[in-house]
Amino acid sequence: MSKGNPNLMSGVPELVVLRLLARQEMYGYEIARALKLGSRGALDLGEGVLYPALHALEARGLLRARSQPVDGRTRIYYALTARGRRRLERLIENWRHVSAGVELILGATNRE
Amino acid sequence: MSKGNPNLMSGVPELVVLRLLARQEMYGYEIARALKLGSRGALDLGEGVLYPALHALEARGLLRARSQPVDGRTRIYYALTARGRRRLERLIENWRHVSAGVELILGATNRE
DNA sequence: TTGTATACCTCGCTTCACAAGGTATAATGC
DNA sequence: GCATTATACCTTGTGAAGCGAGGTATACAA
Repeated sequence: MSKGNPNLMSGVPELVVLRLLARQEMYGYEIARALKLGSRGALDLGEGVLYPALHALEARGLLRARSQPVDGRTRIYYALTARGRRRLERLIENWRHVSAGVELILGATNRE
Repeated sequence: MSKGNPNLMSGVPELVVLRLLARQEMYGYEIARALKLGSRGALDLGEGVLYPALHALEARGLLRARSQPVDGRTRIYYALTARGRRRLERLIENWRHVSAGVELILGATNRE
């Protein structure tokens, strides 16, 4: 009920998508490729994750969409809004916090 | 459908719980505290996450449970099985892989 | 006797992430 | 001319997480 409590680690797709779009405007298909390449294959968002995520992000006012036909196909370019930029900062903070926590537990006082 | 395809980043609770239990046998309540302290507050699993997770892990044969009354209260101690140990290794690998991927995207070629 | 710490538990909700499938065009290969 | 691959978008259905809220019970302190 609008408690907005994010899922500890969830939201990685959102985080990385926003991060890419903070660099430059991109369209969906391009984002998918950039994500896979840029993460050396570690992050491979299927379209069933990516497109719904983009729509949700736009509906929440974190992205602005701009439709543009190219070579007969339609591309939808997305760009960060100011709110999106703030959201990204918070997500990055949260990522650092949690992943540092995980590293602490993983590294904890033993060796095998 | 038993595709067993894990959720990219999900399974952090499972990862850290198994990691703690790789060090030593612990009971639920203790795990919750150790997790919070050991991660400097970053990881704070509610009991609604922790206990069901422990039961699931036990049902999957990754943990062995041992019930022991202490001071009139009942503690249930959990320990890693061999399968649990193997599972932990895989989860750690996966964590390293994905979190490195996220870092690549976060760090990517720009500055603002 | 009221509260706090210990110690376990379950139910129900929501949000995710995902696979699978669908539409359509352009370019490439045979 | 025909099939396949790449580009580019989309939705539906499912399952599993993770989480809050709430519930039981004992011990100890105020």
